[in-house]
Amino acid sequence: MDPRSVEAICRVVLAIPRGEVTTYGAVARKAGLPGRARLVGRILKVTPASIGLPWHRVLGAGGRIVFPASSRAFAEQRRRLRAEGVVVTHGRVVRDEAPDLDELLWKPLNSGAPGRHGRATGRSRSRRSR
DNA sequence: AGGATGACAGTGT
DNA sequence: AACACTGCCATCC
Repeated sequence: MDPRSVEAICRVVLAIPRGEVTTYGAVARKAGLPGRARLVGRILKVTPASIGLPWHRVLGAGGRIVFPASSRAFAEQRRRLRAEGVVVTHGRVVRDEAPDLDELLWKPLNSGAPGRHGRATGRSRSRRSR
């Protein structure tokens, strides 16, 4: 396996801030290896824990924990994430911010009254904690 | 050598 | 939302 890829991927994973998460695909892209999500998973698997990679901050597409819900790894990842304040529900990480397009486009303009314009998605307050 | 298997993802139905 | 299919490619039989 190309050690350059390994290094690139490890660096990206190391750079994930505490309390934040990303996905295999995103890591691959940032490492300059688009389409190599599988490789990311492989690296995380074979890399010794002693290296101290924050592997738990890497999720499957859609913020899903990829391990079987009954597995040890699943429980461990969920535990670590919650320990960092990440909200996990039904094996997924709750998307904290849904920065939709119009919000991104408008925010800089009306800096006086940010957000707050009838965007009631309703989903925000329902915190089913399982 | 060739098929199966993954810590995955994107698209189509 | 759930499945099927395809792309990806390093490893392991």
